[in-house]
Amino acid sequence: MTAISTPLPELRAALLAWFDSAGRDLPWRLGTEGQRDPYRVWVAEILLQQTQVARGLHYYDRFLEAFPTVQALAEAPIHEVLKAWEGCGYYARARNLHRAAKLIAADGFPGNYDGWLALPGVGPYTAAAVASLAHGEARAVNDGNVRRVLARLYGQAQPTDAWIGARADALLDAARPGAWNEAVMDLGATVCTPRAPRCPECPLAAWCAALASGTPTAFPAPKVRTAVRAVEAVALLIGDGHAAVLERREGKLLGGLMGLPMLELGPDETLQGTLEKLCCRLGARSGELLGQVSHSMTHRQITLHVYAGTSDLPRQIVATAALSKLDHKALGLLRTRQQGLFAEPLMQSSSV
DNA sequence: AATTCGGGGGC
DNA sequence: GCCCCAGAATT
Repeated sequence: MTAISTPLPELRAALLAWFDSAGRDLPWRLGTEGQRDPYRVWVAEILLQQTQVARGLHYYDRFLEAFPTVQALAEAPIHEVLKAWEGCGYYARARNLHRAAKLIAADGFPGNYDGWLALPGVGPYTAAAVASLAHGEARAVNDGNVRRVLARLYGQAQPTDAWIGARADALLDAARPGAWNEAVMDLGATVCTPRAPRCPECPLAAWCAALASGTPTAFPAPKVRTAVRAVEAVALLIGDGHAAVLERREGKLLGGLMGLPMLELGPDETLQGTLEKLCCRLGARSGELLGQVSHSMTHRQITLHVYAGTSDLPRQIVATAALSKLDHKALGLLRTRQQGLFAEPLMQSSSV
């Protein structure tokens, strides 16, 4: 399919006029257009990766209060950075943000797209966003909003990343690159939404091939997603809601966070066998089953069997540790028991 | 080019 | 229950 004849100057003017009157007022949009504070823009862009704005707002204020400057962030211990990020997900973002802050504290802020791209945690999207918003560089962003807006504008159901990138580059208003990027993303977030787009309010409606087709939500086609794996694991709760034995998680999954000692069931392994392996590793003894919690994490559905345990291992204060939602659910199991909410406290899961 | 990495919003 | 979210790193 082809786009409806699009005179670029008119289309750009229409979207920018809409943005100037209807654009969102967001806390990282302080300062002069094209000359925003790089620290504030950078933190926001990392925080908003795969995270909706409404959710990011809460974390943004907390994070900037805890780390007002890049120097403060660079000097903070990693566990404090992760604590500020707790519950936000994709924790590699926080680890990379901290690593990059140390580089910036030593060498200063990058001044252009290539410089930003070289930092850990900064990819093509974030580099283009910061370069355009903080340095006024003419770089088009390519995120989920841009993808949807352009797929619809041009009636392309299966746009590749390169195809979107080329269209975004061609459309970019080089006179106001920062405003243009924000305008496309605002349009995607508030008007050209995935499920129920508000086409009558859209400043680009006259040029939109998807609207003309009669089924705008058919563009772009849904992405194929990898299957969700069902996973079973056991955990030991040694202590109470105030202080408990916690381990630092290594590896990619929840890496850097603290959590209850936990072990996933291998293929053909039993609950009891896995529990014994876990106790053996810790030098701990297992007690009664406190219950199960279920937790879904996009690509896996976890059922965690939580046992009380005893050992001489040192306990840590729960409230000051950065924990995943899964661990908070496991600890919540203990609270519901103490409050006597369940006569037979075996299940806490919402769905099972 | 595919997978992996959290957690929740909105329908 | 499904699709998505101001993506990046790894394989």
